[in-house]
Amino acid sequence: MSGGIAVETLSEAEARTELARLSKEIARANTAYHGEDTPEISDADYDALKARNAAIEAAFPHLKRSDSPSEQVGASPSEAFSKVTHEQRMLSLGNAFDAGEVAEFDARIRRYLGLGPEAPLTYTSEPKIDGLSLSLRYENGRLIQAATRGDGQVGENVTANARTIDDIPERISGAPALLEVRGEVYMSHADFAALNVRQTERGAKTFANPRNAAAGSLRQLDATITQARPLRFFAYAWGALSEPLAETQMGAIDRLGALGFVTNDMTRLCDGPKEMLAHYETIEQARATLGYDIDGVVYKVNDLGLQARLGYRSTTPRWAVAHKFPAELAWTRLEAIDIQVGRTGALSPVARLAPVTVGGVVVSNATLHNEDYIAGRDNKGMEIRDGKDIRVGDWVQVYRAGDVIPKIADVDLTKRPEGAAPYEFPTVCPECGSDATREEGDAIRRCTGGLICPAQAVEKLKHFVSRAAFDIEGLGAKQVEMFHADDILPVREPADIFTLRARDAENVSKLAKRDGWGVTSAANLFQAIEDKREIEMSRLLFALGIRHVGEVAAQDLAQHYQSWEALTSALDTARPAALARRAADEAADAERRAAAEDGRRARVSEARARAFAARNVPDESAAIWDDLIAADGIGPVMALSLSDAFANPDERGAIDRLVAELRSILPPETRADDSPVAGKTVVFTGSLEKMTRAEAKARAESLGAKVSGSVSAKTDLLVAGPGAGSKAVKAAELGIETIDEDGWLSLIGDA
DNA sequence: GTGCCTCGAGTTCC
DNA sequence: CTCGAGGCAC
Repeated sequence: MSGGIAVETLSEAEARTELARLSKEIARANTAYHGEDTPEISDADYDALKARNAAIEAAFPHLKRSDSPSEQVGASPSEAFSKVTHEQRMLSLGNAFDAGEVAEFDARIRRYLGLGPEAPLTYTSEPKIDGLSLSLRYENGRLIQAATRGDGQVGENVTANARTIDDIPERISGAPALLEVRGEVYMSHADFAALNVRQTERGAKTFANPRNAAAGSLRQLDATITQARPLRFFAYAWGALSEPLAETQMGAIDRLGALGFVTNDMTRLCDGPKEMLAHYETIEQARATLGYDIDGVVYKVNDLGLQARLGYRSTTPRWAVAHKFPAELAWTRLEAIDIQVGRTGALSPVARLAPVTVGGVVVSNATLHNEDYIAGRDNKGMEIRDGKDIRVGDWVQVYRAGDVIPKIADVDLTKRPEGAAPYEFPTVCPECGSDATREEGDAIRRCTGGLICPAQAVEKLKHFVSRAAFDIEGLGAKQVEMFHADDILPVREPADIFTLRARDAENVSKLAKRDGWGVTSAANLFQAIEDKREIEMSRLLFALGIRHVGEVAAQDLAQHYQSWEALTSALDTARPAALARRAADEAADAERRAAAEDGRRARVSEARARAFAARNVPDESAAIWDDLIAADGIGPVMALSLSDAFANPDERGAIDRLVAELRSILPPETRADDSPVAGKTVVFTGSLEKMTRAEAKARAESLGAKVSGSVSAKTDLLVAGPGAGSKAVKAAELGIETIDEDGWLSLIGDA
């Protein structure tokens, strides 16, 4: 439907007619896609329509219509809203599930700040709204942008839709010149019920719960639909600011209220865990009468100065926690257990359930984790579910962990059908028939088929094109499966992606002629692939899907070696040492076992040394291996996994074929060192008076410094408080710069 | 050797 | 989002 005549040969009149037709079709597809009806066309067809529209507009710019689909808020279902990078990350919260964990939260904060158990410490306590987080950016009192949370770093621009929400003011006065207000968009129970009545009357799909209704409404391409939906907004936090809002959390919330935002009237100040738990009870009891969904209570350290000192862990602030309500439970029947095979060959059991509503969502699948989990044991062999195993036909109790992932909490043995047998976990891969084995001490059984296994091959390819890896537009999971199964234009390994265009050109059955594809969509895909012949080294490394080498490890490795050649030659040289290391590990294990058997003390290090020496590793190889495992974040397990992948002829062949297709592998960007301590190795010694040790370390690391515990030749700076002993002496001997706590604070500009 | 903390991998539903 | 496991500090 999208193909039509080649754009270059269109007459002006034809182009005009075609643009009108496309505009209409796309508008109809938009309405259909976004909830008013069931989708009528596939995403690929939709993208093809948009692509053709864009191509014609490019060829005849003067014919572009005022209602051109390319001008509308959304571009396509997959890239409907433009991306917005949050100036301040939008983080999630850590969780607490009982009184003990709340007390632990308080204790952790006191420890970190160096406060005794009796020192006064105030928290705010407020209901946790079950909606969607939104960040509103105000400049000089005007709303200029609204963005969803997304992955925390990058969200979606939903400004036009946010402007239709009554609780969100267009203008505010008396605010800082720059103010990002954060809060939750939600729908009340009453509005949700009324909306579903209207949906039913119109024969449209109803929403499963208020949260989904709010999410669906906010993500409308057509802001007039959002306007018709009764969305509300509670403000409870902030992002980037040109000046502080207040000195306390409570003060800031009051300030937001004064600026015209709706804040939650159940927010209270509490003097410690006891009062926090009491307020939790109050909120839990009010839950049914609030008129909107909440899923817990949030506690935050009230003093903003202390919040700043506490700072953040990788994904959560240290100064706040969400105390979640107990998860909703539901009983249903387990109809079957299926096995999925992941990219590393992991066999993952999935429960197929008789559909049941849990927490407002119909659940029909649940994860069963692994073999032991089904049998009723955890990874340490301890009983879970009182040791009850799970059998097909059982009545099982389902909950959604973190309100998302369905899991099985319990089994009703009284309802177990007669003759139900314990589940027998397969020992061969259900996809390829290879042996599926379990390493000692490992919880997961893995298919040994490697790339012979079609499931592993496809999953590996999906990983290769995924967002954090090659991120090829128009080549998602679905397309990868299609190409992998294709006999005419097969993609069986990463290099095949890059030869796709050339092979297509030589083929009679062109991609552009296929169902769901058109000239432009095929051309767009080929272009997207061409664009990725230039790729960052860390992405390439991550994309290979080597076990234990994730996004972060790939970045660490790129940082360490700087170039692809340096990395590969290091791995090649280090191979003998890697093999010797494995032999030593195995010898150590064997010795431990043998010793346990005949009840003597194990002589592990000797066995280890003997096995290593027997390998006669060249000095150069050993040196490179040592350098590899000394790299930041890289240990022997990762190093061995890497070494294996690059030494395996099949895998290495695929890697080399891929690299040959690439134009350039970009070295990592050297981190901008805008702080005076970036890249320096710092040691703290003696007592610190204005901050605790943990705090000093976290602060230094956030400025790009590496904090070490002992002084060595690698140390750049020693921060010595009163009572500094041997470390200060050693630093003096080595001629290392030494400063005191105040010197450190003024150095980093925190005086 | 032990105990954090972070990373990797797998998963559900829309 | 959660669990298991690797890395690293103590």
